[in-house]
This record gives sequence, C-alpha cells and structure tokens, in this order.
Amino acid sequence: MRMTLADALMNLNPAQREAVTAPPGHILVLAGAGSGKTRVLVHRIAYLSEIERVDPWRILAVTFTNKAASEMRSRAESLLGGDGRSLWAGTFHGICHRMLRQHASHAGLPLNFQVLDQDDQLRVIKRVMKDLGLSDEELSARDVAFFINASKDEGKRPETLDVEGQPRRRALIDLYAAYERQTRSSGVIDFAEILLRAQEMLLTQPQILAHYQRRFAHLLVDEFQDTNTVQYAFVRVLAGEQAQVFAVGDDDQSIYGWRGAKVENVQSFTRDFPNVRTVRLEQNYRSTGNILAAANAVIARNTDRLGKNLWTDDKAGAAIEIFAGYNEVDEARFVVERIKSSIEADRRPSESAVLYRSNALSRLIEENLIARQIPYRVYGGLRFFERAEIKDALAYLRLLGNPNDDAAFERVVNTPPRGIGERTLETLRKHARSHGLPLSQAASAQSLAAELAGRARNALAAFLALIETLRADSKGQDLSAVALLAITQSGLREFYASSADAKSESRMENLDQLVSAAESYICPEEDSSAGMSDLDSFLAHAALEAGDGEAEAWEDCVQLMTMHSARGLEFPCVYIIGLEDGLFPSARSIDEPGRLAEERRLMYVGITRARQELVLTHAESRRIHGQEHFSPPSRFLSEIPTELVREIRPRLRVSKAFAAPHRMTLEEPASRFKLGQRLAHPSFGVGVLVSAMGAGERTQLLINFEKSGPKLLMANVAKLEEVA
DNA sequence: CGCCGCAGGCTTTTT
DNA sequence: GCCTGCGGCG
Repeated sequence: MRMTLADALMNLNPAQREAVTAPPGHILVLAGAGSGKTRVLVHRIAYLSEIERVDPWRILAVTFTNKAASEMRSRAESLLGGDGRSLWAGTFHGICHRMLRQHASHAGLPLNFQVLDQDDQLRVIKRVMKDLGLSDEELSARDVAFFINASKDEGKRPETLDVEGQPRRRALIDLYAAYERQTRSSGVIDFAEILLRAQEMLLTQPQILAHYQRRFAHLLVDEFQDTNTVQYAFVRVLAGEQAQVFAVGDDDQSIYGWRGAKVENVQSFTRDFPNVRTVRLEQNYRSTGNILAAANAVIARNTDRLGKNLWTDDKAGAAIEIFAGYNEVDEARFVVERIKSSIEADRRPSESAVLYRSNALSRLIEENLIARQIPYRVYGGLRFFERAEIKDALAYLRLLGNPNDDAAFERVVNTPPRGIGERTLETLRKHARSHGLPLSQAASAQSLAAELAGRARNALAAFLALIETLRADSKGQDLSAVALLAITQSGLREFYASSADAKSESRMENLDQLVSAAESYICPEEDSSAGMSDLDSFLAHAALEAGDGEAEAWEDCVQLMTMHSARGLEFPCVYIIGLEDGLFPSARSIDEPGRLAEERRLMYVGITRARQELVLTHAESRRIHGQEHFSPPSRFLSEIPTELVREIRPRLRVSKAFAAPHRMTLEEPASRFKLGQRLAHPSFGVGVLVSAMGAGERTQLLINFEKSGPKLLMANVAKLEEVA
C-alpha cells in the first residue's frame, strides 16, 4: 500500500516538516548527523511535485556521489511513482558532463570527448613535464596535479593566475598551461575540467543558460558543505533570479576541505541568496544518549560553527569503551575478539564496523578477522573500472571512438608488449609535437617513417593497422561484441592468459567481466539523445562511475573503512581504532588550527556513525611504515567527558600520557624504576620508561627518549638517573 | 626492448 | 610494510 504524502508528512518531526513544506523561497537545512536529512530531501521533492504541482522535470537534485544520487532517485520514484522518472538527479559531475555532451561545440569540445580519470591525468602531466624538461626533483607530478586541480576548483585558468614573483609558482602555471594545450588537442577533459567548463559555458553562452534557467524551478543540493568554489558558482548561476534553492548540509561534517570543499559556502549561501530561511534538524534518531553526548562534547571544541545541538529521545545506553592497547597487535586482537563475542551473542557480522583514519590501519584487523574466520569487507581500494587491465581495455575502446586521445594511445601502444619501446615513442612524440599533431596522426605520417628504424616502423605500423582493423570489425557490432574484439584482437587477453603472474588469472576474469558489463549496459536515453554512441556512453559511465569496491554489498560481513567513507552510514557497533595523536589527528594537521578542526569534525563523523555501541582504541606503540612510534592517546579521547566512558584496561596514572605501560609484571616493576618515570641517560638525554622485559639481570628497559626516540637498554648496565 | 631489483614514498577520496 | 617507479643489466 502506497502511503499518501499527507501520511508521510505526519510522520515527520516539526523541524523536518517545516523544511519539507516551506513556502517558496531559498531554504538552508542544517541537518545534524542522523537527523533524517535524506528523508527531508526526498519528501521535499514529493511535496513540490504533489502539493506545489511542480513538474518533476523542473526539479534538479544534485549530490556528490553516484550512490547518493541513485538512492535519492529511487526513493523519490517510490514516493512519486512514474512521475519520479523525469526528475533530474545526479552528481555535479554527472550533470555537468551531460550539459557538455549536449552542447559540446558551445563548450569548445569535440563531440566525442573523453573523460580522464585521476590516473590518466597523472600520466598526461608526467608526459607534459617531460616534454618541458621540468621533471625536476623539486616538482612532483602529484604536486602539479594538485595545483592544476586546485586552480580549476577555484575557477582559475593559467592566464588568471598570478605568479606572485615565485619561480615555483611560475613553473606550476606554465605546466598548467601546457597541460591544457595537451588535453585540448587530445579532446579529453579531467574531472575538475568537467565542472569548470560547464560553468564557463553557462557564463559565456546566454542562450544555453537561459534554456536551463527556464527549465529548472527548483535546485536541491545535498551535502552543501562539500561544495567547492566552482560548484557553488554553478548553483548560483543556474539558479539565477528564478529558481529556488534547497540546500542541505552540516558544517560539522565538513571533512573534504583538503580537496577544495568550502564550508564557508554554507554561510555564504545565506548572504548571496535573498531571504534564505534556515531550518535546523537537531533531533537525532540514530544514537544512544551517551554516544550523542560524546559527539556533542567533541565538536563543541570547534569554533566558528553555525551552531546546532543534537538531542535524542533515546536512553543513555552503554558507556563508551576506551581500550588502551600495548601495541597495534594487541589493539587488533582486542577489537576482533570483541567483535567475535558480539557475534556469538547474536549480533550479525554486518552490524559491526571498524573505522580508521588511514587505510593502512585495516591490515592487522583483516589478519585477525581471517584468523578467526569472520567474514569482512574492506571499502575503498581499487574499483572495477580503475584496475589496470580494465583501463587497458578501455583505452583500446577510447581509441576507437577518438583516435586523437593521446592518453589512451600512450597507454596501450605497447600493451601488450609489441616492440614499441621508449626510443621509438620519443621519436614519435617529438614528431607529433613539432607538427602539432596527435600521436596517432603523427604515427601514420610519411615524414616520420624516415626517422625510424625498420623494425620500429613496422611495429608502429602494425599497431595502427590493429586499431584500424578493430575499428572496421566493430562497425555495426553491439557494445559487448566490440569489447570482446578489443580484448582479443589487441592480444590483451592472450597476454594475461600466457602470463605466469599470480594476478593474471583474476585479470582475465576482470576482462571477461568487462564484456559482461558491456553486455548488460543500457545506454541512458539522455545520452543517445545527446548524440552519444553506445560506446561513448559506456566509456563516460566507466569514467564517471568507477564501480563498486571489492566484495558484494549484500554479504553479511564486518565493515572496514575510513571515517571519510563512513560518512552517511550507520552501524549498531562502531570501533574507531588508531586513536593516537599523530595518526588521528594526523601529524600533518596538528599544528594548524583549521586543519585540526577538520580532523575533529572527522572524529565527530566517526562517533556519530554508532547507534548503540562505540569502542575507541589506541595503542601505546605502533609500527608505522616499519618504524616503531610511541604516540600519546588522541587528544580527541580526552575531549569526551569521563562520565560517559568506561576504560577497558585502566591505564596507570603517569606523568606523561604516552608513557602508560601495562602487560608486564606490574607487581614487580623493573628494578629500581617505575614505569612512566622520567629518566636521564648520559648520551640519549631524557626519556620516559615505557616498558620493561625480562627479569633480574637480564631486565631490558624500553625508554622513549625525547630527542633520540625509543631505545632498549639493559637495566643494570645503562647509566640511568631519575629526573624529577 | 624487457625484465628484475632496489630505493623512496606514503592521510583522507569522488568524480 | 607494501607498492610504485625508475634505472641498470641481459
């Protein structure tokens, strides 16, 4: 039975209802964690459609991830029925990409332009740096990529950037310009370019802007705190004077500042748009009282918040557990043991999530889960369309659609190996550059032949012939047949089939999966109407939606992920590991108040993922990159009021937090010293006694020296003195 | 040209 | 500790 909208509205709380049924005008919804944000967005769409009688076709709903977009779409469809289908819901990139396809020539793009992903972009940048002789140690390709992307996110072109008298900056701007020339001539655009180009198109093509402004009466933007400068400008220009903007976000969950997101946009919104009505969603439906109180206490340390106080009707619930491990092994063992007993006590594996600051921390947890045969899933890592073999196959397909795509050409010209080496390629590149030609055109030029040795010439000709044959054979074939041709005729499949490498089997499987993916791919109506072939559409899909991570989502398994990727999710039991200063907050953020505040918001995100149980762990010593580190517990731990906390293994009170020991024979402290005590050594200086091993004469002391780091010393040999 | 071995590097991530 | 990328050698 389909619920009527009236019923649905009755089920909302007053704040939610206020947002959903707000009269015409701009709305800012400040939605706290677990306050029913998506629900409000979806109901707003239904309300506009059914009560305000707005045709769903005139509503644009924008999100950041494909997952969020498809969830919004399907929930809207279930509320609206068939009408929901005409709603335009997508990511910023998806929407801008669609506009560019629709008006490619007005955007200065070839009809068959392709999208470069991060990996492709980095390759192009390396190429450009080499060409300019700028592949210095001073400037890494990653730095350059960061600079270019950050500039584009800010809406800046090379000519609008100021050198500011800095040589390094001069070099970066020059590289940006050279990179632009290269991508333009190849007919490819990177992710940041999709947004910037669309934005520029709206600004320079009044008739196109007018077209979209006439169409869209309502813009709904999710995760508004994540918008960067260009995205904000895009919303502004598209809204114009006529459309109403419904912006939903949470400044306390802004965790993407490092990639250009501007929390300030949330404040700017109330300034730049007239008469914005602000609604706060402060009732949390997710977490117990204790968990929420902890989250509130932590985030309260941040200044410059828009201010919100989350509350809940729920009971206080269990205390928050804090576990102090001796080292990371100890920590992992504890976490997995606790998960195991919760499973034995009837929790399903999928009800537990282990969250961490950086991916490297998942390994030990994984090992322990495997050892105890508990199923798990790690989010993140390489996604389907990002795998090397898949990208190789896609590069062949890209060359079919656009022979000028140099990035694709470079990728597969010698993959699998066919005797076209660096020397040959260098000659080819030089030729291409001096004649202003794309690589594939230069490769077929008569004038090049003279410069190449016979063998190289033949190999190159064979490659060109291969692409030509492929193109001819795929005429009139359907997508999956073309994909199959590409991986067989190119020799890619054979290459992996005959490879002894352990990974080659899974590579073959992936290639086969690519064919199945092509088989089941349905070209969206709007793509074909924009004049895209099935192949172009498929390639765009591969670039814009790189596919899911490893395991199947439906499997009942423990969830492992970073706190960044956990935002928006919730779990009955949450474990946050690696809570040490230097790890979380990260050492790179600790000294900068702005960045520290973002780390704290990340902690807030982590805490608020938990519904019933929250377990926080840290280790006194941890191997990071093969090096032993002794870090104090995260400052965020001490920001949680002690009355909410139960320490699982109470730590000794010691002068310096990071000296806290345990697990050794505490009754009989090592010789004359006490753990946690400050000691002086003639050559190493002052340090803290962290741990002791062995007994009697062979007692060894682990002392963490302030200047020279941890050292293991014999207790009865080392000349140690107590320090007051 | 291609393979192998070693050195260096390394938050977070979507599109 | 693990992966990538580069350089040297066969």
